[in-house]
Amino acid sequence: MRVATWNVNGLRARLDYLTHWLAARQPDVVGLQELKTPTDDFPHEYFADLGYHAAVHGQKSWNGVAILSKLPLETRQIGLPGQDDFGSRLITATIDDRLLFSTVYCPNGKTVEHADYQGKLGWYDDLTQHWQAEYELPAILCGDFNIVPEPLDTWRGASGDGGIFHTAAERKAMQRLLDKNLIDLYRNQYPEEQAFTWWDYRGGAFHRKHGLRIDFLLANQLGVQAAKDVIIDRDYRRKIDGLTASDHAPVYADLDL
DNA sequence: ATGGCTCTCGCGGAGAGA
Repeated sequence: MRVATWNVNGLRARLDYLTHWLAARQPDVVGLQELKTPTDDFPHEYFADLGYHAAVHGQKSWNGVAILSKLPLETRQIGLPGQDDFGSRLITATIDDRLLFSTVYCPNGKTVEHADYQGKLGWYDDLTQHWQAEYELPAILCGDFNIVPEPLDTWRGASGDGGIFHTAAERKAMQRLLDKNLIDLYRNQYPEEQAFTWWDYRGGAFHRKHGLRIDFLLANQLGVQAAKDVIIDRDYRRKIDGLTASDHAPVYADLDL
C-alpha cells in the first residue's frame, strides 16, 4: 500500500498537476492539505473517475484537508476537537479496516510575536492530547506540520534556531507529539540525510536548495514495521507541462500492508 | 535590510503562506 502526504496549495489551481502525479505514482492513499475549497465544492466525481474515494474537511479560501483512497475508507474524525476556530485542519479515516490514516495541516504561526504563534502551540497540545498512544491498527499521521524538527531539516542549519518554525517551543511541542509512539518515517530511514519538502516560490529557492523539511509521514510501531521505502518526490516540485507546482513536494511511502 | 511568488476573492489590490 502506497501512502502519501501533499500540501497542494489550492486544489482547484492544482487539479491538473495533481492528476499528473496520481497517474505517475499511483498512490493508494493520499492526505491532501491546503485545499482552499469548501467541502461542498470538492470534485468527488472527478476523483471517482480516477479510482479514488474521498473524505473531505474543506473550507472557503483557506486551509482544508482531504483523504483520497483507492480502497474503501470510513471517516473517523473531522476536525481537531476544540480547535474549530483555527480552520479545517484534520481528518481521519480507516482504510479498508487495515490502516488508520490521519492528515493534518498544522497552523503556521506567522511570526513568534503573533497571537497565532501561541495558537499554534496550543493546537499542537490539543493534537497530542487527541492522538492515541496505542492503536490496534497500523497508523499514519501525516501532513504539513510547519515545524522544522532539527537544524538538519532546514537550509539555514543551526543559524535558523529561534526563528518561526525553528523555535525551541515548537520543537518541544513536536517532540511531545512524537512521544505518543510516533516515528518520522523519512528520518527513521535516512538518519543523516538532508532533504527538504518545501521551498519558497520566491527568489529561485528550489534551485538554490533553500528549503525546509516540514511535511512528514509519522507512523506508530505497526506502521514502522510495515514501511519499506520513503520518497520525497522532488520531481513534483518542478513545473510540468507548463503546469505550476505547489511550493511543497509530495512525500510517499510504501507499506507492506 | 527587504522582497523576490502564488493562491483566493473578485475585479483591485490585499491577505496569507512558510
